[in-house]
Amino acid sequence: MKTHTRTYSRVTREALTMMGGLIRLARKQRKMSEADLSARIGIARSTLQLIEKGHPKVEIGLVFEAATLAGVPLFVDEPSRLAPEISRVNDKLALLPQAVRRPRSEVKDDF
Amino acid sequence: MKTHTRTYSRVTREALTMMGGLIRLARKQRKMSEADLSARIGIARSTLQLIEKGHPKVEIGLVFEAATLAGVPLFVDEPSRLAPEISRVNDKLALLPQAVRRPRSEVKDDF
DNA sequence: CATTTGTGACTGCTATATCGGTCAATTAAA
DNA sequence: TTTAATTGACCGATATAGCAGTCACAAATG
Repeated sequence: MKTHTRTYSRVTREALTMMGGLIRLARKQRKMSEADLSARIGIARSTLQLIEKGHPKVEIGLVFEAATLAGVPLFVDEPSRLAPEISRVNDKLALLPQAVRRPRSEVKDDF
Repeated sequence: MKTHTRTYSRVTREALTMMGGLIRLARKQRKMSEADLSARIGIARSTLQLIEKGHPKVEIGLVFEAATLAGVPLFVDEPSRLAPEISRVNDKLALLPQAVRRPRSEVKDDF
């Protein structure tokens, strides 16, 4: 074994807690049990529990599905607004050089 | 093998594409190469590539780390604003009954 | 009250995500 | 143009996430 212990930044941990809490809140507001929602998503109840706890090692796809089916909006209020936003990002990306060079010798990462 | 083919809703797929695109955009704007960012996160470059493509089967913790280190804000503009938001969610959760009963026989999920 | 349902916390098995590496093609800089 | 770096696309090995199941306890109903 490699004892692959990974660390996550505070922002990440808090964002995960937030995400899980929002899903749990939305689920309860819609009066769904853990079994209900997990079945609807097509995952085990134990996995949903990890999601609501904000566990970092869960497929992001499952978390987003949980959020979606629980009614937590992702990025935008209306689901239909997502496609245009993606286009905007792609447009911006197209303006940048395909390959990036010479990262600034010092990059600030202050958390 | 179980041929465990999972499907994801359109909203989830688009949200993942969005997330990945934002990370890629932010990375380039900061003139970081894939190698730079992945090293900073502590993951393989191949994994970062999956993240930027919006692949669903990636640890959400890694995606959030990538977003954080690339400079993509999660949920809020300032990182410091996250803790209070979490408290708000917890407060709301405390007001609800611990266990939920009788899910409405029909729950709408229209995507 | 009794009964039914939801939740929390485990556990072993198995499919698989991640790693670390390679190679070719592109692209930016000198 | 030449050169060095970035990117895209692979692949085998292995640590592990998710599943399915169980059990005890909590807590809503009637």
